Amino acid sequence: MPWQKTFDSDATLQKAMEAFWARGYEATSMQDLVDCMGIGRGSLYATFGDKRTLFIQALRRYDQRHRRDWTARLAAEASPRAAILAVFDEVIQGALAGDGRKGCLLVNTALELSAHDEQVAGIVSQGLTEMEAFFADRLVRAKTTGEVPEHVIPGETAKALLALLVGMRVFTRARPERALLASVAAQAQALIS
Amino acid sequence: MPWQKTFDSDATLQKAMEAFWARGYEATSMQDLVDCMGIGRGSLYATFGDKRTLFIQALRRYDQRHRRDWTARLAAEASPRAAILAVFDEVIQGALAGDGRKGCLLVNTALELSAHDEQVAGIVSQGLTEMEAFFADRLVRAKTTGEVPEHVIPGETAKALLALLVGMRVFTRARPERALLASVAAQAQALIS
DNA sequence: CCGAATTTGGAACGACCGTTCAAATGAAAG
DNA sequence: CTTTCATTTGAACGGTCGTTCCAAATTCGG
Repeated sequence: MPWQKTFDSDATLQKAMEAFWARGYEATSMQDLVDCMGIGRGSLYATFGDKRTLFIQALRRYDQRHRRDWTARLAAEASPRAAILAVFDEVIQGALAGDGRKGCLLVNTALELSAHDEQVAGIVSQGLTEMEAFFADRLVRAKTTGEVPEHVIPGETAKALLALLVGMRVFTRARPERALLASVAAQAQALIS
Repeated sequence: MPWQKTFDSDATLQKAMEAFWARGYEATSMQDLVDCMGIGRGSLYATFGDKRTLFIQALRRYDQRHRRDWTARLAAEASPRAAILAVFDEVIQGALAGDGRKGCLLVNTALELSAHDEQVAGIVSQGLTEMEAFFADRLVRAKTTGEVPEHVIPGETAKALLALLVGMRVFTRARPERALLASVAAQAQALIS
């Protein structure tokens, strides 16, 4: 029998994801990826396929770790209303942290590739849609407990919250100012009060 | 004396702007630009400098035509409150039109280049800041005429409106659905009512 | 140990990247 | 009509792109 892979393909994909996250798809070269992933070109192609395939895997990984897992944790930890507010608080904290300028890979990708790559557009669109569904679901539950006033229409408010969140993600890259981000978060809170 | 330029450098820059707008900076090659601008490579470099310099001129042109001129027209045509609502209405109309999937070059650029190019970041940041100032200024005037309720804080609400607008610009590329965009616009209206 | 099987790192490929440059072009001054 | 010279054109440059391929390396069943 031959041997097993010597590198941890999961950790390696993580490195690729971080590179795409920081620099975008087009601006990240295969040489950049070879350097930062720490494996040879041959291993890279054998394990992950070509650049686009690798990117899609990295994007899926991001979606899992930084969207599904994240919202699942918030939903488990906090009350419906608090989970929504925590989304905005944690985005602010991340944006003002040292490595926060990267924003959100899903949003970055929405603008760079969605118009020209159907498969990528599908992943991005579904991620955004499920984020909207998270907001809507939390709002429905919060209304039953009285945490959110009756006049709030979950479907409508969820869309507005998503727009505010996406806007904050753009500001994180273009104008990472605490006052700006905090004001947006405050308006999100006002929207559900 | 030698001759004058034979091509209209203004119309040519417009073509370059459209190419960058549709495909982004990295994905648009000099060959693409030569093809769509309709001039030779030498003329291109002699007139506009290198790729980055050309992009900055295209970005400045976009900022002038699709942000300054646009908001100036709205401010002249409509009442303060109506001008704000018109911003959102016109973005929706543009997003659902045939060539609407391009979104906004300033927002696209914010994510692609702001983190890695200071000069570009400055143009983007100033454009967003002046858009926020437009909202804030309209809100101040609208409050004096009673078009907008007293409890609205112009500085805070302007930031939220900007976030909603930027969010819509992202949706235009990733999820160009009338219902989604209309809901966001409706929440913008609710924010100033 | 050995040989089979598979990964590995790096050399090599053609294509395209952004950029430069020199020769051809043609309107205007004399 | 000749001279002049900036504009124009497209060929050409070195470098880097994404990708392929192969010889060397390595581990595990025999």
